Amino acid sequence: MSMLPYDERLGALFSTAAQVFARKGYHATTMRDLSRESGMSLAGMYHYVEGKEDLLFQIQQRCFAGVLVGAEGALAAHTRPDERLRAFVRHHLAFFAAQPAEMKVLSHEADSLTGQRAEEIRRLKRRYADLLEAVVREADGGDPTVGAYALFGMMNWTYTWFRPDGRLSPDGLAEAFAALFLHGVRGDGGARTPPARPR
Amino acid sequence: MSMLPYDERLGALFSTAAQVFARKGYHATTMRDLSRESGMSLAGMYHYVEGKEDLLFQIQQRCFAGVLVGAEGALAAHTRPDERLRAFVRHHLAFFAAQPAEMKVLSHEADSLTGQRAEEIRRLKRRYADLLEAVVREADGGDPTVGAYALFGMMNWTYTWFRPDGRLSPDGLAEAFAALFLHGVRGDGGARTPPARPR
DNA sequence: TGGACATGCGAACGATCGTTCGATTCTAAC
DNA sequence: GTTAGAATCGAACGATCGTTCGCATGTCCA
Repeated sequence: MSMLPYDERLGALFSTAAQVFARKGYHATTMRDLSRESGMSLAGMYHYVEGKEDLLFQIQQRCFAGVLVGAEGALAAHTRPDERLRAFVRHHLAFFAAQPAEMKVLSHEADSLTGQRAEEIRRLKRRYADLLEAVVREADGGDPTVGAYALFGMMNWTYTWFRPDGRLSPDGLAEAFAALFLHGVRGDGGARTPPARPR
Repeated sequence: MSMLPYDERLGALFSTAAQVFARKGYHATTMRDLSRESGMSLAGMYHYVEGKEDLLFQIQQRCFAGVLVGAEGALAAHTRPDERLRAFVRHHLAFFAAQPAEMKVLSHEADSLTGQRAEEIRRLKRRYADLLEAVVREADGGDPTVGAYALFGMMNWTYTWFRPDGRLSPDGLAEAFAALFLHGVRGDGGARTPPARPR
């Protein structure tokens, strides 16, 4: 008995659901939407997940777990504080580019879960925020909480305007953000952008 | 039983709706929720607004119009580029503190409108974004679009973590964001750490 | 062969949604 | 006093929601 079909179908359902949640929003998405776009029947989806909220939960849990271990791995490769900060930002935006739907759902539907499921996601979020806060603290700036959330704001807001296939790459945006954070707009970090014309 | 004038009842309905939309999200809010929390009857609300989406539209339109003219006024009081940028950030966060529900709805429910109503709000948003982008361009940093959206990200993300009555005031946060943007975390303009990718 | 069990789906269930209907009350001008 | 119109609301409408039911399949071991 091969479990592959089951896992593949489940993964495909997660993927489809993430896309639709990202496009229409969780509450505006119906199980019939997911049925139509996944190719599964309405009742058939309930063999794979407990229900609509369970679907959102599992998408968020998987994505958060992935971005968390990825960030820890990215940090482990560097020791210098500013390099560790750059690595975190680079990884976060790379993850956004690789799994845009899941990351948008993570950012935008943070308050759509209830009860115990919301609690568990909140724990993962706390761990991830603490991770960046520690990195910011090493970088020795002002208030690490303010700094960390300023960075999260820059990065998580990108889903409203940034397109990875445009003029600027995710890595380029990451360098711009990290440079902005470390040295400000007029700092030396803006290597990717042409210097401003003096007047 | 004193009856309030039409405009006051309408304003109260907008205010209540903004609070509930901010707390539960637009699609998760029912007209019966608004009826209960506003004290008006379910049918009675339809004498003041065309429907649920019209309610969201008018909340967003009023709020955007207010923050736009407020920002233009705040900018007019300054001439130095960095002071104009500080003024914009200070005003935006002050507006967030004064009308948290409306501003959260503006930030979080940007894609919940459809058709012509979505179009009009999108026009206002574009004007507001262009305003900050011009200010960033004056401040003479890197890519003005990236810089403006980095600032919008920092500022609009605050509704997920910042509480105006906490240890740090909105004005204090504004100064921190503006300083971060202009000079980086260490406030040194980037003199200490080498660039990410020297060439 | 037979039966236990996972997998699948059309159809329907009860609940709840945004909105409207029908009727009543209030206000103000004549 | 009459009446037109604004304001109000209980009740109900049709639609749609998340979920479940009943019943077919397919699969694998006894």
